[in-house]
Amino acid sequence: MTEDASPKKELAAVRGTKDILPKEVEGWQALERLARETFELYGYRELRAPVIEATELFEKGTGRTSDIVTKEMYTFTDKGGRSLTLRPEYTPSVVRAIIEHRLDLEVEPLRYYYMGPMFRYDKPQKGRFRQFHQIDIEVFGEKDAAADAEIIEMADSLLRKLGVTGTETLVNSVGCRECRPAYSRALREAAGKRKSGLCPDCQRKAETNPLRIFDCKVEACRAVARTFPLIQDFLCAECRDHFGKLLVFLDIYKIPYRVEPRLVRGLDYYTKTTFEVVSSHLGAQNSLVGGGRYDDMMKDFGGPDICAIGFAMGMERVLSIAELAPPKRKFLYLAYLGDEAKKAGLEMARYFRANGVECLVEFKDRGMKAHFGRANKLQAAWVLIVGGDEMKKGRFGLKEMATGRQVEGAREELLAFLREN
RNA sequence: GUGAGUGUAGCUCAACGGUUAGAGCAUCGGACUGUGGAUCCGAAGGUUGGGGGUUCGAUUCCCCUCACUCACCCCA
Repeated sequence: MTEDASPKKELAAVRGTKDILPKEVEGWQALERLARETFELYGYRELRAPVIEATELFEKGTGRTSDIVTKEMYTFTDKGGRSLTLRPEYTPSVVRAIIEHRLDLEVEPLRYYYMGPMFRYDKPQKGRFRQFHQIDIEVFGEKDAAADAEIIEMADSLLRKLGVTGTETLVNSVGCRECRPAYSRALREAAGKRKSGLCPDCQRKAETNPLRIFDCKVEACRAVARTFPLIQDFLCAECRDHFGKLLVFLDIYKIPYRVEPRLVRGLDYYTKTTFEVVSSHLGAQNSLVGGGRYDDMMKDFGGPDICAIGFAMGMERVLSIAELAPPKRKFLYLAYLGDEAKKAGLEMARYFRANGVECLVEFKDRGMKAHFGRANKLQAAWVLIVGGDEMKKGRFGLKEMATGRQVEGAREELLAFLREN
C-alpha cells in the first residue's frame, strides 16, 4: 500500500457504497412502508438481527464452498480475537436467532421479515454494490408447498404495488439430499463426455459446477447443454410431488411462471423449491428476488428439525425500476418582518406544528419580497405573514402559493383553513 | 479476481499540444425594504481525479494509480 503524501486527501464514500440523499430517501421510505404493510397482511413480524455475526455462522450456513464465503465476505478480527463478519445475507442470522431464543417453542407462527444492509466484497457494477440492501422474509415449519406458493405470491403482490413491470417468475426444484446427488453425478458425467465441444469457460464449469453450463451464451455450449439430463427426471417421489403441488397453487394465484430447470442459485443450502423474479428492465444483474426452501439448515445448526423457506429482494434493484408516485408534501413557510414579529412567528409555528402542520422557519431576516422568493423556490404550499400590522390586529395573513389566494385571520381560523386545503 | 470504456465548476458539456481552461443550467447578491414565479446586471465556484514522464510548453501525448461505468464470474 503506497500512501500518497499529498496534504489533501479526497474523502469519499468507500468503493461500492453509496449515500442515500434526502430526495432518494422518499422512495426508500415508500418501499419500506409498502413492504411492511404487505408482509404484516400475511402474518409476518419483523425480526432485527445484528449486522455482525461470528464468521462461523456463514461458513456453516451459507456454505464453505460458496462464492460468498470463499471470496466475498468482509471478515475481521475484533479486539477480543474473535473472527467476525459483516453479514453477506440474512438467512443464517434468523436461523441462529430462532435456535438461540427457542422461538420454535412460541405460539406465534414463525414468519419473519427484515430489511437492512448486507455486505459483499464484489466488484461493483450496475445493480451490484458492496453495501446493498435486502428485504428478507423467512417462514419456518411449513412444509406444505402452499407456503412456497404463498411467498411467491407475496413477492409478486409487493412488486405490483411498487409499479414494477416486465418481470418474469422462474421456478424450479433442486431436489433434496436423497435425490440430488444422483442428478449431480449424471450431469457431471454428461458434461465430461461432451467436454471437447464446450468453450474454455464451460470446460472449467464441467468440473466445478456443471449446472452453470446451462447459462452459457455460446451457441455450441447451448447445443451441448440441451442434451444434458434434467433435474425433473431425477427427483424423488416426495420432491416431485412437492413441485407439482407448487405449480398447482401458483395457478390458483394466477401467477404466471416459467419452469426453469437450470435455475440452481448460488447458495448451497437450497432444497426442493428455488425461485427467482427477474426483470428485463435491469442490466446483467437482472434478479430482483431470489429464494427457495432450505429444509436442512436448522437441523444442521444443531437446532430442531424444522423446515424453512424464504426469499430476499434487492432494494436498490427494485427501486431502480419501481414506479412510485412522488409524495405530496405540503408545508408552511414563515415570513416574519422584524424582531417582535419573529417572536410571535415562532409561537405561531409551534402552534401549527402541534396541530400537525409542517412549518419551515429560516432564521434569516429578509424583506417581504425575499421571503416570497425563497418560499417559492422551496415550493412552500403556504406563506404565513407576520409583520407589525398583523401583530397589532392579532390577525395574520396566509397565502396559498399555488393559487395566490390570501386569507386573513386569527391562528385558529388559519388552522381551520389549512385543514380544509 | 479478469476485460473494456470514461474522468474538466454542484449538474450537463466545450476548449488543434500554445495567452489568464469556457458556456448553459443551478447557487448567491443587486435592480426590488409589505407579497413569489419573469427579465436584466453582477459575483462566487477548478490544483482539468492523483502521481510521474515526454515537451520550450500538457486538459490534450505516454506510463502508473485511484474512482466511476459496463461486461465476465457470481448474485439481490
